[in-house]
Amino acid sequence: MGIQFSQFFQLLSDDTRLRSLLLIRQEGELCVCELVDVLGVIQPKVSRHLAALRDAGVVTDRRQAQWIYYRLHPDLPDWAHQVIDTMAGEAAGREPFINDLAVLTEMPNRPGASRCA
Amino acid sequence: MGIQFSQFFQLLSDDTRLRSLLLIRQEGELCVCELVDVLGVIQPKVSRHLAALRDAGVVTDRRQAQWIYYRLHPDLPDWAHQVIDTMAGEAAGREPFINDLAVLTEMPNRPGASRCA
DNA sequence: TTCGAATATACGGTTGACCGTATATATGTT
DNA sequence: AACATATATACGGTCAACCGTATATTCGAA
Repeated sequence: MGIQFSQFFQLLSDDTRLRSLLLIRQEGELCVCELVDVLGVIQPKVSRHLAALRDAGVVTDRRQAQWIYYRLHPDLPDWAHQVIDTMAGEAAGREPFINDLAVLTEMPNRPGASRCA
Repeated sequence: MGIQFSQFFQLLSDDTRLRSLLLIRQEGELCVCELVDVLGVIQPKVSRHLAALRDAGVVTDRRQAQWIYYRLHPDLPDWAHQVIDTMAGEAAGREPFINDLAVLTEMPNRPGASRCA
């Protein structure tokens, strides 16, 4: 039966989740420590928000060694994907997305698999 | 500076506002009493939710006699419009939208101007 | 097997969103 | 003017979302 409109939009209504989703979409896959670094928020906060997205079926995770990588859920409904794409198109020219991406690119000690999504 | 992503999605995260927006988009313009009838919720609740949408710049209102009509704000940013359109496309085949529209069409005593948007 | 790093979760507290009731305001009607 | 209708807002209460801190879990390395 899939995710409901209201639940999906509720998830998008938080900046931490919103920025995480846009970055995950851009990169294909990101681990928690990368998001902690880029967003500048504490780890439990990132984990909690990612768990909310996972529980709703918006993202999935996979473990690779000690890291857990999150990506958009392959079965995410088309309309939800379209909404995220629309946002991404608009966010591309805007803060905080521009800076988030810059910080990610310059991040040292970045776990290696993240570019092979 | 326009509405922010998170604020816009927060507004979409409530079913009363969501159904109202889809109906307003479909009809061009609706007054409070029509939404009260269709959604089956009390009038102060509808008014409060419409006020939230108006304060955020998502809709505008105009008075006509004793009725106040709400429509999508003409300056609503493209991306926001796209999100609403995406939803409308998906909602067209779904409850509660299908039934809402049926109830509206069959509503007696409907203020006359509503079809001349 | 001990340790450190990455991640998840449990806990308690605070705030904001939403609700229904009651009332105020504005308009049209008599 | 008095009244009815449509709408908006103020008020007080409830609950869910979010937060930071502390702790549990899982894995790799020594």
